[in-house]
Amino acid sequence: MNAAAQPPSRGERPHTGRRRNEAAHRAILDAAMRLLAASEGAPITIDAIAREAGVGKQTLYRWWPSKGAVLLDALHDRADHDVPAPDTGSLRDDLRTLIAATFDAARHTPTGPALRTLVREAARDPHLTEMLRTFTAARRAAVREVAARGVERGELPANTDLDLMVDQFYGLFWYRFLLGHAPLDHATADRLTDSLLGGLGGLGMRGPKGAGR
Amino acid sequence: MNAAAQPPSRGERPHTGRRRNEAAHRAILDAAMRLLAASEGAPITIDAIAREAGVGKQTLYRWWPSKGAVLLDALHDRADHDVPAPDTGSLRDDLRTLIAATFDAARHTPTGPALRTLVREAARDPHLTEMLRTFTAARRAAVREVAARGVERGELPANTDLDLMVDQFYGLFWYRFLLGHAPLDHATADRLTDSLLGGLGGLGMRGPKGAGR
DNA sequence: TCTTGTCGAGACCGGCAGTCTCGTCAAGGC
DNA sequence: GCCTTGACGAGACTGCCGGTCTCGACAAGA
Repeated sequence: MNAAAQPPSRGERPHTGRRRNEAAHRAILDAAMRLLAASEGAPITIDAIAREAGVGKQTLYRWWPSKGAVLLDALHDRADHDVPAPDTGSLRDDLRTLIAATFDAARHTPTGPALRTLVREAARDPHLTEMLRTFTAARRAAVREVAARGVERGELPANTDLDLMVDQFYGLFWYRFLLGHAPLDHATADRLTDSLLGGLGGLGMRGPKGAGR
Repeated sequence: MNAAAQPPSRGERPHTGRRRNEAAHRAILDAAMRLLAASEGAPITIDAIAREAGVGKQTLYRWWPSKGAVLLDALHDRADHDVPAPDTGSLRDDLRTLIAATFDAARHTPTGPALRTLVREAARDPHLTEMLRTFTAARRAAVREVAARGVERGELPANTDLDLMVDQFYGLFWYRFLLGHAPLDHATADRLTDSLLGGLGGLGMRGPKGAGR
């Protein structure tokens, strides 16, 4: 993001003049994250971020090209990078862990509401749309990797449609996450895992082991 | 939508004065739909609708409360109300038909791009958000109805999580529809049906009967 | 012909993203 | 210790857009 860290960056002349105020930088990111997480649906204004950070608007535009860039940077900054890809040797365990962790992060961390707000902002900001697209692509790739290991181990047949599997997970997640009409709890994570792996026969047709969920 | 069709609507006094211009009404809806379907991602302005329809802005606001209402009305107007709920007696057939019809409508009718634009608009319009919420709820209920009939006929166990099943379908649909990173073709519809019903064992583990898809 | 209410046109307001300017202040060079 | 450089906070300003208000013209009934 901060491509302008060395403004002209031309040649060898050492930097002169007042240095960048790191405190202001942090204050902006923190303020943006605070507003992202707190604003329940309401849009976020540049002036609000600047005011919340105790900073002039120009300082903000000196280091970021647009509002969307600030918001995305704030999210990435605090983005715990939760939900790493587990590798226990069991696809079922890996997948269940991954799904449950994703659900938990959405429900119990400030990243959840922030991401919801960011998606709304992205609807009007082509720049942000593109960044969100690569973000989701990276997440899909990570899950696909886990599933591909399952195929290598023979836990899934070689002709499995991994892309469909991944999209069924993230599709359900985003659908419920954004609409909020149905829960994203552990019971759902378990049932979804079973459905995707299909080992016990899909959404119904489960033995007593999975029936109590 | 047109709650103001009889402006004051108070008492018995018959309508006097110039009557509503139906041609203008149609021109507005048509213009809105045209713009909705054509604007690839770009937002739609009220002035653009009025200009496209050859109409004053005030005429527009006389009959609709907001921009979102016009857009939604335009979509509902042309909304073929495609994708009715089939009832052939076979859950697998019904579901596959439903899913394929939904995919087709998104790909091959002007409703597709229009809906995409509408979702983007809804991100900034609470009114429209709410309307879209009830819209999706109705669609979910229709699919759930089809699945419930399958349970009654014993094609699915009684403890099946119908809500999860429905959301897996619409989740995948919206996810791919809005991101556009993967196809929504008939092959996908078939595989998704098999996965949801799980009769052949989920995404992989299918016998030769379903393997050719 | 008079009243009523719609019509197209366009001025206007308020909010917001992004730019520009200004006086101030810190870091380094001399 | 002074001077240049560039970041800083503050806020005026522009342009765009959703929505409102006003105006003269016009149509339908009384």
